[in-house]
Amino acid sequence: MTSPVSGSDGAAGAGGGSRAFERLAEPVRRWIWRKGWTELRDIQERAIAVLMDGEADAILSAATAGGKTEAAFLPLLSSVIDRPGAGGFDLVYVGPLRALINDQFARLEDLCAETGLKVHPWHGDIAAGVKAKARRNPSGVLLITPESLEALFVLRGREVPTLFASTRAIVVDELHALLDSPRGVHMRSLLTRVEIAVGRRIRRIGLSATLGDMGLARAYLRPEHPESVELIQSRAEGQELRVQLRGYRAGGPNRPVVEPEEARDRGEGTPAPADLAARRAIGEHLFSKLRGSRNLVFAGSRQNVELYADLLRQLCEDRALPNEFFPHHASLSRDHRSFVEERLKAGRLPTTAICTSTLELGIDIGDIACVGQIGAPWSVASLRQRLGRSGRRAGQPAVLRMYATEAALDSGSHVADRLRLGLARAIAMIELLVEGWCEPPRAEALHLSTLTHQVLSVVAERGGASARRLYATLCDRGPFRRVDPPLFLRLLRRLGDPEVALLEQAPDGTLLLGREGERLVEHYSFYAVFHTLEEYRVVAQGKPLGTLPVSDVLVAGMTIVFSGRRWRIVTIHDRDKVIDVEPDKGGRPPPFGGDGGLVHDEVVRRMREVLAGSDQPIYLDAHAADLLGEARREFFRLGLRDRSIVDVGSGVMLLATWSGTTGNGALALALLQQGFRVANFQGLVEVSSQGETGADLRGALSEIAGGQGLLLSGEDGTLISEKFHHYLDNELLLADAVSSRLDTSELPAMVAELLGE
DNA sequence: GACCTGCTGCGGGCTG
Repeated sequence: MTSPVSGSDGAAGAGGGSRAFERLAEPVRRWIWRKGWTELRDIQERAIAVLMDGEADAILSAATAGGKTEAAFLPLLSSVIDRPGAGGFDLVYVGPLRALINDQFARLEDLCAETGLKVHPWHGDIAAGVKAKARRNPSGVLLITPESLEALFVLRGREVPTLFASTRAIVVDELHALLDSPRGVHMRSLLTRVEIAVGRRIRRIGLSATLGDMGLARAYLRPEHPESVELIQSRAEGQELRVQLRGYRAGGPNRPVVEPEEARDRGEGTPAPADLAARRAIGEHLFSKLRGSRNLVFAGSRQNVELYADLLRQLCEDRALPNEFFPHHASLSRDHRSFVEERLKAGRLPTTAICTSTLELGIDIGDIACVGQIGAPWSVASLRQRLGRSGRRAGQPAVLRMYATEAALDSGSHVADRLRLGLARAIAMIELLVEGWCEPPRAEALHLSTLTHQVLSVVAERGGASARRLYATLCDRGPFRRVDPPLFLRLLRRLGDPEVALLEQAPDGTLLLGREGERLVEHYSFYAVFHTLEEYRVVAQGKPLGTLPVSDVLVAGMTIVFSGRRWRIVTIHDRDKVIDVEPDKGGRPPPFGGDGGLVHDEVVRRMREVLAGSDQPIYLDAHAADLLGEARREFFRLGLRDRSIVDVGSGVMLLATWSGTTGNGALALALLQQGFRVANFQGLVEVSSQGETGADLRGALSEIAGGQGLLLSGEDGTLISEKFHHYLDNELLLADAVSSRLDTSELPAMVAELLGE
């Protein structure tokens, strides 16, 4: 048979194409031929060269649907066909989504039909009988989620060495989405535990989108030898990017008539008419530009998804057109979500999904004409991932339409509104995106919640384990490398405390599951390491206001925005999950309050540059340009070009740190400890003295600059944000928070700079 | 001013 990739038309591209193809096993080549592929992609060519030789770990990095899966499996399957294994799964694929596993199953089954190898999908939706069959007769390719692999360790720990006895590679999909998250650390711990169970190293292949710092990704894949991880990045040409950023003034020049029905329905928690006007204008623009093609619009929250989907559907109906705009988020039924996904994938009908991050990752949904983004997202990495869904066909530009809404101003407007921080962030992110920057993976945290989970899991797997063995498995060889022996011992003592009862110790020192530990491990909810958000009830003077998910550090004294109003937290009752608040005086509720995602230092630093600068970005429409002009005049008026501490009147001071969320949050907490009232914005901390005796702000800042800033006791707030945190004591919780969510290390230097020292 | 992800074993009732 003639190789389809070595034809005389030169389709094989630059050098070696046919050589790579010829190296693949015969059934694999036949499959490629049958598929009618005219060439292998660049990343596939190079992956074949690397993966057919040697045993090196590798990261294959390319945009979504860049052919990464085939790049990994064509050579890996070839090597299994050439040298069959002696029993057990030959190859393992770990994927973070069930939908992804179903998708890969269909593709690999087709490929493996030619080869005689079996493919076993394994996740929560797969029938128990199918899994039992795979367990009794393991071979070929296993496709599994991290949670199902965890369940395998807990329930069938003794079968693990047999099941993976001849596994020659583990492929980890969507590596960029896991990294230093609890789930990523969990997955890495499982990889090590498989290796320990079979008593040898197993090759690791990571599939990833392009990251800001691929070096860190290598360290995540193989912490003990990052330098040995081969990096295979797609050389595909950077595609053309077309961007427009449109500005909207809530209640400004675009103000339409408020519809009577919407006005009637307006109550607590729904937007004010001014926001409604801007939303309607954005909706009409989306309608005019997106109708008739395939698009994704990221709306930022489930509520916004519903609002915009409803608006766009209405616009279709008004014009007697069939609807082509559909909402997509996690609270919608699976049926509805698959309907939208299938319709996008099939591509026969024009379709726009208005979505949350549900459609950021996952299965291939085909060629997208345009990506809409309402408001700036939290990270440039996420923006890049979303944009990766657009314009993938050769020669097609990627199109990004961003929409920023800013408040209408009056004499009482808050300085955060006047500085147009949302617009500034959108501009900062677009510029960083164009420059090719994106957030590096965050420095490794302690992950004490996930470590607690893995301690219980290893004890369950082996029916008991010594402290030494646990440390060797999880911290020496596993991913919890920042945990030193004294800290690990402190954690074990806490877990073994009779009141906690996760562990108990046999007379010979072996650690066994305690009463509570058994209860946890026996329930299926144990297998997932990530937290499903708990809601705290918010109560104002005995009257319930609603519920609030607590996902970040909340502390008594902080100002939050809730139910459209501004409150100060009086006390937090962790056990009863109640937050007592009282109304907070002064100003209007700021648009940026409370908690949210982590915005990186570099993004906030760039926001300052945008506000301090004078260039007019060409991708702004007239309204956005106007808004930017206003923001720059305000920046200048406040003297923020030269000053970092500004008196804005009424005893309120503005500290311009221009630091990201973790640094800004640490300063806010430190000042709170010194008796100030604090509100936290992007790059800014607003401070006022409370009580009659006005505390000395500069004096307090000098103390913080001297390193005496944080005396966190944990008594006055909640540091509980992850699934197993509530078993830990304050000391452990603080260590964990400081390692991940509160950047205290930079605090003295940051404050010294504020003071101009 | 977020968003997202995952899950076993067993018994009872029903169908073919």
